[in-house]
Amino acid sequence: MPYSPDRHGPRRLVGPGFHARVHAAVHTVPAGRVATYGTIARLLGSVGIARHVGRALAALPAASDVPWWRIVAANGRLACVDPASQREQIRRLRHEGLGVARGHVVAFDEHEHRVDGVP
DNA sequence: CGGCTGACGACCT
DNA sequence: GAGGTCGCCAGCC
Repeated sequence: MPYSPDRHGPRRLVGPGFHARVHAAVHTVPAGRVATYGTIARLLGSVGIARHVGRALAALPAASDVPWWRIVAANGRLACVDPASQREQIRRLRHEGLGVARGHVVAFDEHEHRVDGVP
């Protein structure tokens, strides 16, 4: 389903086209699971844009309903650079039943949200 | 309009 | 395991 500002959040969030696609893709990650930047990037066409996924999430307003905390690096590490955001991410992940230890999601491979149909 | 910037990923010492 | 390098490409000066 394409991104819908009415369903997914304030219009303010949907400025740049690419960011909107990132936000929409992040919305497809179910609660209690985590996806990697590379997975989101592949959903949008190329793993090469993984860095842009991070930038799009970094530019996300705090009031956003985008579940940015479910996005981690390819090895399960929490890639947040902002300490406050990372603490928030850990808190939210634990709230969804996920374990976080030493900056990594516990049993990451068992909780990773993989996407079918992507080589 | 050209160059720089990365909440990354894969690969190599 | 811990570092470093290179590629990726939409935004933003």
